[in-house]
Amino acid sequence: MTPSTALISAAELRCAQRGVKLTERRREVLAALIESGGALSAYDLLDRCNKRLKKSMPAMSIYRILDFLESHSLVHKLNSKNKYVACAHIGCDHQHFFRSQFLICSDCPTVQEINIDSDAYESMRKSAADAGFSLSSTQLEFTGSCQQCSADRGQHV
Amino acid sequence: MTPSTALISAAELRCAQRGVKLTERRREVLAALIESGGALSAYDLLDRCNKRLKKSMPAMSIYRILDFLESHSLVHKLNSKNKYVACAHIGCDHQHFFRSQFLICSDCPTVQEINIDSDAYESMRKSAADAGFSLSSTQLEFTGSCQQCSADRGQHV
DNA sequence: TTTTATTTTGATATAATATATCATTGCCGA
DNA sequence: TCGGCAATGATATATTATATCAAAATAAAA
Repeated sequence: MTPSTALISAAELRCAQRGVKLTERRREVLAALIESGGALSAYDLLDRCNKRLKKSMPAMSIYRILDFLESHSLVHKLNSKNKYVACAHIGCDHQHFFRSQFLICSDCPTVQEINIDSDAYESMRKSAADAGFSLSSTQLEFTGSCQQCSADRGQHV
Repeated sequence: MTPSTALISAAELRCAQRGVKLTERRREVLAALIESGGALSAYDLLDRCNKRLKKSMPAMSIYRILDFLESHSLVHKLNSKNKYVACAHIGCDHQHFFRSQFLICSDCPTVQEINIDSDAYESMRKSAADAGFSLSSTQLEFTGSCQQCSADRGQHV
């Protein structure tokens, strides 16, 4: 039993609730991404899947499957890196209620997904509204330095 | 005198202050981007430049020049669209003091750059810090619907 | 159960975005 | 004017992503 099994079950459930299918291919891709523990490019993910499996799949499939997984909030795309991460809330039942704030380390592959402070979001929504915009996006990306890398850098100074 | 002249002068000044050169090519690229009035892909921008000019330049140059312009905050890259926009504050003297929040319309080419509310930024910085991250990025991208498109959509309902 | 749709996947081609590398040009100071 | 450095040109190629049509699998209808 791989570490991703419980999450895959949760994903399965979520799909069932939404009336869509988590097919074998989709499950494989999601599992590979979860088990990688971080953000991967589409082609990296493809390689990993094709190594784990007997029957390899074409690049097109990864993109289709990532689209599917994204549309059901099982995966998120990090636009600033053109990489994909498993949603940190697959196992949660709270309906992905909060908006995501991704903390992307510029010095290592670490990516953390936290919830946006709702007051902060509200005030950004409001400034957008003042400019005539109604927001639909739910995802913010920040780059910076993770704890480990900050510490490392501190030592070298 | 094109509409971009004043902004180009400001950019010139900024570069001089920083001890770097706004060469002719760089000026041409920046002017073309400003005059487009919106966000362009690197290759779109290349085409526009090459049409305006006698001597055309290779794709590589655009990327190099965009890197330069970005590094001096004259241009920003919209990661969620892989497009580039002229900074809205080229003409300002306030040192690009605030952090940018880009409002990107998903239905038309409109992009607006506003300042992030500093309290909102501070609270996001704080939640990042709680997770061990120190932020370095200064740019947020939101997608949504601009005033015009919201209105248009309202009518069709 | 056979047939008919519909969804998913495969296969292939190609577009769009971006970087690597080496050669050439032009500029500026010694 | 020469030597060095920064900028650009030229070319190749890597990376990311989409378009399209065919085949297979799954579900729905008859």
